[in-house]
Amino acid sequence: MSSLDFQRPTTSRRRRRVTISDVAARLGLTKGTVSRALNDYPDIAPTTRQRVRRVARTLGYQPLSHAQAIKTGRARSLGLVIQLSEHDAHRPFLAGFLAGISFVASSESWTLTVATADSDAATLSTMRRLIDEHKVDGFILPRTLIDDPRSTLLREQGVPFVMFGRTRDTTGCAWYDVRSEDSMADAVDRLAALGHCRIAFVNGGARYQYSRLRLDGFRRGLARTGIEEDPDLVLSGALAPEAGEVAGESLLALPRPPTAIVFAVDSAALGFYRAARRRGLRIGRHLSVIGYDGIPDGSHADPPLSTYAVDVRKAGERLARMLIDRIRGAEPASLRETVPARFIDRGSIG
Amino acid sequence: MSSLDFQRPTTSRRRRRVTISDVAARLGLTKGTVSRALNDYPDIAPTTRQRVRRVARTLGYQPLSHAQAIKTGRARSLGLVIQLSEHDAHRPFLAGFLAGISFVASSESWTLTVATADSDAATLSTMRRLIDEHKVDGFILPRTLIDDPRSTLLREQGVPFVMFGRTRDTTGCAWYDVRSEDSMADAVDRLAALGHCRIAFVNGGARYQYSRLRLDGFRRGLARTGIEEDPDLVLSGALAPEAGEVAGESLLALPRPPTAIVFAVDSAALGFYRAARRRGLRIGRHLSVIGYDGIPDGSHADPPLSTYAVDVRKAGERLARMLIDRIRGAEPASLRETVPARFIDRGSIG
DNA sequence: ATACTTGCCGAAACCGGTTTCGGGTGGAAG
DNA sequence: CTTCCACCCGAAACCGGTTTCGGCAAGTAT
Repeated sequence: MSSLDFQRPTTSRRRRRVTISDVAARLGLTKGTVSRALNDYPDIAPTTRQRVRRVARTLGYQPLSHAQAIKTGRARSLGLVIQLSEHDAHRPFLAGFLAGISFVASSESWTLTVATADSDAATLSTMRRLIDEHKVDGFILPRTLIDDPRSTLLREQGVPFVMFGRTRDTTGCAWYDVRSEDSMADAVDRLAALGHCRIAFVNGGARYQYSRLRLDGFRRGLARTGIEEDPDLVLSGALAPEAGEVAGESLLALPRPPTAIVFAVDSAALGFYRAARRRGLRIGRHLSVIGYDGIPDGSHADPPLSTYAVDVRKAGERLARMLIDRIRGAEPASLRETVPARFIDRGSIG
Repeated sequence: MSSLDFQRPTTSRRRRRVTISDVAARLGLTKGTVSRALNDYPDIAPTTRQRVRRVARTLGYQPLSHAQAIKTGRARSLGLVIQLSEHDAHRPFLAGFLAGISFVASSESWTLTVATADSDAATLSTMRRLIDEHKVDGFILPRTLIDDPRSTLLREQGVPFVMFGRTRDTTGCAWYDVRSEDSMADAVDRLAALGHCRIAFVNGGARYQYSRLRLDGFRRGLARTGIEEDPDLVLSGALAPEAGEVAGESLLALPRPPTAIVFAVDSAALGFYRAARRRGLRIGRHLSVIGYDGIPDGSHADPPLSTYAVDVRKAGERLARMLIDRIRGAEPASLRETVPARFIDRGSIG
């Protein structure tokens, strides 16, 4: 014979699940009625609904998500496609972020389906696959771009989604974001208060919406402290330590180098430490540095990096919550939330 | 009326999936026959099987996993429950590991379901939930313990699993592991070759199988280079930078401190850098340090940390491959694989 | 008292697959 | 020329849910 590979895996005596029919039989009702009762159909008597609920609970009945999905298309699963660039400054966030999502998903008996991709195109095709296999009911989109093809795809497919970060075209978008622009402005305030007047800014990737916002924030800070912007002191494209190091080098090589640098991304700031060390500059004394993100490594650097910490675990929790609401029919416009980051002074400014 | 929350989300004109009935109709067969043909039942004529295959392919038919799951119990999904301790030295691995798993899962049209937990008990109950909701077909178990309750649970439930790391009781276990014990022995060799004879060892967490193996490896290295073991020079329990720092302090405070230290875990080694710096010791000159894991931060330290790198992405790929095979019925004993780590000399030894 | 609603539930179809069972066909054996 | 047996496939049940439809009983309007 040609093949045997459909053989069953080692099945043990797993006790049978309690099905909707079990509940129905126990109540002397039909499964259709039980289903409608549990799903809050209006044509069920309130007292019946109560009885059904109670028996279902005592029997420990939990509908099987695939069985529901086959008819409803709902899989009770949240989708997350993470795009891994070569040097991703955001990996440290991953664990906490997943923990947040997983935590609220579990509490509602939902699950989290994750996939990875290594390019924009791969991300989109992966999402498409998850959609038409009905594997997920919606997506959490991390790291939003100014113009994000993911939201375009999902909008036209009619698939719910929530974004971690804002974007340009907000139609139909729900989001959660940290107001990093405020932090950048605050950073300038603090540095100016310490007497700095040549303050540089090293931004992150140009395609990300947050970069635009952070630059705005930096400028707002300059404006309100009365410092004029010097174009030589504003760089961008630094996400990884290497890029931060390079950016720092060029700043230090200026005829009139800055006395303080604001980095839009912690890991770029940490890369800069190397450049400073090479020149014998002592950060926190000769030079003030302030970052953003709050990655753990920052606290292990020498000196520990002052930064604005974002609570990614909470972000994950809120986003999962919002996505579930969205899937259940909530309006996107009602699901928009921003929170401030928390400043942590560890001694890299002075 | 009492409730409206079962309203449908914004559905757009999503083109209808091609179902098994479409394929059957196109061929003039019944869906039962098509199903059997695609699943390699022996009672289908070879020519028919061919025809079915071809039409299915041209029509782009892909069975819906929930629809299958309802009858077969297979969800076409791999489960991964990650346990986040307070200071988890292994977070840097997460992204690459997920990428590896996701990559091969996608290639077989499987998906990855991840959940997080913050304790052993929570891990087990999360796994139990995923099992009896039929959300996953098997598990990848990261960070194996010497005595691992997860394998016990899965064994008695008859759920397939593969382990990243070995364990004590190997019955029914499939695994992929990096032979870190060999690396530890190799580290001793290298240090001895450089003239060191007081070599310390700072191990990781006691409950992990790898700690046991790495200690064995360290001792094997000592034995074959003819160095006698000094109990004062062997510590353990250092997973995070803080613990590495503390361990390093106590080693440096010894009457006859070591001239070289082997760390079982990179992040502990990085913590030790602080202790050395505080005492004015220059690593790579006064003191040799060698780590294990190959975390990215190691290359940004000063001096960059010499270490043994493990390819976690590949680990993820292999484990996913093995788990899928296991779920399809392969014997666990046939799925066991170990690979060596790769030494990277970055200059922290001399 | 009759007709018309309304409230509530049973019956049955349905979703997209898998699996069991039984029967028709053709070739080999008797 | 039967008989038997592979070989193949159709028919139908089934998995565990959801949803539509129709009808019965009680209440309300006429």
